[in-house]
Amino acid sequence: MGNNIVVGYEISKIGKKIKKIKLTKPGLKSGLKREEKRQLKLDAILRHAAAAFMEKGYYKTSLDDIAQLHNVTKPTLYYYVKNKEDILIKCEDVASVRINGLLDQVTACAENGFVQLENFIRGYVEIITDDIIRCHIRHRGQREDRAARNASLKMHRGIEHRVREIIIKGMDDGSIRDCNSTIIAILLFDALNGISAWYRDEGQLNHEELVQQVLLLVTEGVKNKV
Amino acid sequence: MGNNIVVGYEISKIGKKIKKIKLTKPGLKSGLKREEKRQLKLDAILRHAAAAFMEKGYYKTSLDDIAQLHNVTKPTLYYYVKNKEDILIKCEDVASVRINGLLDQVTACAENGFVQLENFIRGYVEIITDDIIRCHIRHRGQREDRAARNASLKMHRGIEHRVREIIIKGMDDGSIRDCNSTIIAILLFDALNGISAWYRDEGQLNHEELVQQVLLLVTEGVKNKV
DNA sequence: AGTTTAAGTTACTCATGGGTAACAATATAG
DNA sequence: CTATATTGTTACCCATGAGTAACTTAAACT
Repeated sequence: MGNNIVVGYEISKIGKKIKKIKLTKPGLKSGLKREEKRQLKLDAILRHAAAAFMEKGYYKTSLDDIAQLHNVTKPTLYYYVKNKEDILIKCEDVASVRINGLLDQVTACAENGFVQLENFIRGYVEIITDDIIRCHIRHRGQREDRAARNASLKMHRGIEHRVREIIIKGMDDGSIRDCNSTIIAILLFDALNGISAWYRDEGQLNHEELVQQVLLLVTEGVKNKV
Repeated sequence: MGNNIVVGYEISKIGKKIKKIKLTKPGLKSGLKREEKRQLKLDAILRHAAAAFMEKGYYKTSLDDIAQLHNVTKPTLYYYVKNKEDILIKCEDVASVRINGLLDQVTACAENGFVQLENFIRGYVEIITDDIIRCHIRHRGQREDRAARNASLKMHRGIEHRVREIIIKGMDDGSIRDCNSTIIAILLFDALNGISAWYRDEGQLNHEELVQQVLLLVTEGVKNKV
């Protein structure tokens, strides 16, 4: 530990030209603060943008709108973000980390498949309260750029795949009935993602009741077993 | 039957000014053909537009794109449609009629609530194969115009309400277990509407299997009852 | 201190695309 | 066969909004 001097490269602001910059010792508080502040601001911008996108939609929200929410002018945004679409991409990154984190946590527990699935659902409903995640869910698939679109698709597939694995595990250990894991995983995500479009934490609907209803639906269905 | 002469009014082309037009006896083939042709063309335009919206999204699809799909020029569209948003509204009208029609059919049968719900699901999955309906599902809520947005919301609420009624009926007659009908109805719609985003009739996934999996999920859930 | 980098501003460009005006062709009715 | 609606076209206008260039202010390291 101590005073390790890291010298590296950083991709500069607007992309295009890549500028070589000697990074000074990040051990010093002031140095860290700089990067920290930048991260905080980026995060705030994402939050504002995500909120605006959720309220008015991506295309009806201008960069000026977002800038104003953040009390800066449009060009400033370009210091933190490559372009408008990049906002969605960055939101997706955040979402990817959080959802995969949840999956890590869930699959790490030595429970049977069904319980893991329950735990995932519980955690997911928690997560999709966050504006950035909601924004990602709503706008995934709108990527203009081919590469970005493919990356998005891939990451989405990955998550879906992990949930499918949980379901398969459940069928193996006997905790989940025989079913088409692909379809069930998709249906589950459709329902859960749908929640993110209408559920408000501040609303009158209690969070715990929502989770209960979802879990009951998934476990038992709605048919009355006399 | 016979030669009943209907004289009425028609809302003219571009809205704005409402022009009174005496309709000539529609018994004559030529008279009918005119209106018929117009309707057919409007329908074709909606179809083309809906398909394009589904593929590229509403905002990335220009009116020129739609016009081209129909082998006409942009201004011609304005003869059939008030403006871009009006396309969505007209799609919604089509969707409303079809979905409510399905509900009429389903609720007319003297079955218990659960069976009615099953029948609705079966019919709904059928319906959401249609591009116009898919377009409506995906773009409902994007209305720019306040009045249009409210109308859209109202119609959507209406449909959701009818499904809730079915669920309540099922709880009354004992065919559906006790649950929060509001939440369950919404979750059901989220899952079903989600299907419209990815399911292709031409795809490898068999329609009947999809319906089976959905119905099983709704009836039994996924937990294995040993 | 004084120089460098970060952070932000004002003032533009420029493509896109919705919508319209005015004109042209085609069909229908009388 | 001519007058009148009905369809359609070409050629525009113009608002909007993404993205950039060039310049200014604030912060930080030596």
